[in-house]
Amino acid sequence: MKIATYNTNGINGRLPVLLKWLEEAQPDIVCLQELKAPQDKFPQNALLAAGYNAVWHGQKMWNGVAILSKDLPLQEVRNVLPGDDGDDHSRYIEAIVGRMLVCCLYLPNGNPAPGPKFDYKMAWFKRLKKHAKYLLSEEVPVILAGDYNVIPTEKDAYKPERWTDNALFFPEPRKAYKDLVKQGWIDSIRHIYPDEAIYTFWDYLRNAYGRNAGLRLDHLLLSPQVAPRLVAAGVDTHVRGWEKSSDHAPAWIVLADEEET
DNA sequence: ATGTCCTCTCTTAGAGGA
Repeated sequence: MKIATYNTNGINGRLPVLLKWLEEAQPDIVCLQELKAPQDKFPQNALLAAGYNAVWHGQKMWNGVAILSKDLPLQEVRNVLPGDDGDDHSRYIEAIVGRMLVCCLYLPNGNPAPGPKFDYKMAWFKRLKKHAKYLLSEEVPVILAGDYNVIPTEKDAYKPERWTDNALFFPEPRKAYKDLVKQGWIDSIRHIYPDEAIYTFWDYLRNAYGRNAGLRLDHLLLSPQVAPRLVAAGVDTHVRGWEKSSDHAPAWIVLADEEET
């Protein structure tokens, strides 16, 4: 089973790219972020025609998250990260897909930092850690995938020294990410590739993709109940080179079937 | 500072966000 996460940077503007990639990659489950579309402008019919059911939480202009499933039944559990009734950003959706709980998240960017946006980022991270801990306590197969807007380590940026004044690389979110993983999650891509420079994002500016001046921002974390099934991981880097591409590329994992473990 | 690209609107240019 292949599970992917992809920040679309506008699902309607990227629809041809998204459909082309779905056709090529054939993922079974997909977490999408930055839909940049209100709830009623989600391209449900185009995705159904491509063979995908979906649950989504849209928002006018910003944010927006969705979970797609090709064959497995999809049941939405919640579309808000618990812990702040006043938070009206569409940044989280969670669904039971087959026998797995799939959580799709779009963590706040946090720039400029320091400032109120950075404070919001860290408050959101705190809520995420609390909810993630609860999910682990359920002792079920959980995948926590999305755009974390965090460069976890120096290895995850082409020139880390250039990111020290950026909220993606501030010590606080890096520590929060580390603490989150330490709860008991497996960072799939780092687990498969402990030392390689692997990127999921390349800025539109300054020919970043052409220079492979990238960042690893999109992560797929696995609970202990599913981690042993991890057999492969990767990034569909070439998709970033397509015309009208998002500034992110799809990141994915492959899980062995349950009976094979 | 700049570069680019998305989506929105008191729209065809500028603002805000990433």
